[in-house]
Amino acid sequence: MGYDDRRLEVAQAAWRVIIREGLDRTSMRAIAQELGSSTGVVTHYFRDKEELILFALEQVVESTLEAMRACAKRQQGIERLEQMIAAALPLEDSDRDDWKVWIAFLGYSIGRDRLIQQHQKRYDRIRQILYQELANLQATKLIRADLDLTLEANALITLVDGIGTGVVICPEQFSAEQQRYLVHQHIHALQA
Amino acid sequence: MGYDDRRLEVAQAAWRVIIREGLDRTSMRAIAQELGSSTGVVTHYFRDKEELILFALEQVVESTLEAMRACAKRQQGIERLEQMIAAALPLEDSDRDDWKVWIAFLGYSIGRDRLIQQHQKRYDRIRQILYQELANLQATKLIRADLDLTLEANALITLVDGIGTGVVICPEQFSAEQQRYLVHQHIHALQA
DNA sequence: CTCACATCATAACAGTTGTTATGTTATTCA
DNA sequence: TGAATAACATAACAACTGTTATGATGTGAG
Repeated sequence: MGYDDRRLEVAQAAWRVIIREGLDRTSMRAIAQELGSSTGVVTHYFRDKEELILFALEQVVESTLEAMRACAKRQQGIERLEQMIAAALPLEDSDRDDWKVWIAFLGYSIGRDRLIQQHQKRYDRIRQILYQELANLQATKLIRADLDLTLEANALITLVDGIGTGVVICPEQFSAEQQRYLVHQHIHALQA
Repeated sequence: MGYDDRRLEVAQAAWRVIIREGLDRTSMRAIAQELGSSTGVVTHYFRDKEELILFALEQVVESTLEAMRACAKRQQGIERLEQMIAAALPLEDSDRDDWKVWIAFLGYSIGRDRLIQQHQKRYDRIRQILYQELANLQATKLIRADLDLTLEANALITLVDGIGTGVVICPEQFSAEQQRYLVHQHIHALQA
């Protein structure tokens, strides 16, 4: 097992503690205990706590983006956009943990300008991906020509964000079918 | 100045620290300093830190619900629903602080089941209010008859939540007009 | 073998945390 | 006036925090 693998294990331990105990209770010692070792391991693979926390979040973000890209390759047209959005949703119970980490980190970022700026960059990336997708659909006349694509990309982000937080708080209110319905309803309104 | 007024002042001091420093850095001492007094004041008016934090959040929630109710009395029909939703949005810069507290608290609740349950109750209240509103509109045939009102109430909540978090992270991406447009677009799709 | 380095454990550091107890001062009321 | 209570200050408490230094163990290369 190489360096990067071990480093990932530490991050995953942190990941589990965040979900179970909350981000502000995720101490170096708690992570080490979750990993079944001492804090020496944690400090060996990460300079700071900040570096560790940031890395753990980045894993979540990248895996979701990867899932979106995977959908993009398998589908076409309106269907493709719909599946890409769906890939970011907590459709299954296991996906909910990713959203817990995301929301925990979002709240943690309030009052920390550096973290907020990093979030902005993440949103920029997603917005760009969605913009591209919408531009393709508009070029092929599958969605209305009068749409402000940047605005609509933001609208899709808010849709995903809203559903994500909704599911974390009230899971019983958002079944997978209901989530899909909300996305379908939204995208349907964009069609030409 | 009475007891409740002073108690509110303490909560507002906490409120400011949360926005400026973040919820996990909002210590008793930081609140006292923000208030310009000692921690004796804080402990005098609040049993716990938890009681204080919860009270501060409740102020935000109640003021938003009050703003929604105020809109409900001044308007009618579809316009009324639209204004009620708008009342919960961070249309002006000053409203953003409320959303910062809300999001900070949301993230803080991850891993704390008791807080999550309280959030569920808050969502239940809002969902009920919106359900009532939607039921009225459906009875007067202003929105489609085939709509699942509970689902649509949830959809409105996700819309507001999504915009709120979007504004906190990327304020420049969501002007007041754009926020109103998103709400208008969403509600328009419900019309009969 | 041996030296270097990666991996991890242990312990100590100074700082911060919420809570509590004990003061001190002001206000109210009989 | 005096006694009681509200309103605050101060200080101490143990528990916990991230960080750092130092030591131990293994492992692989020359």
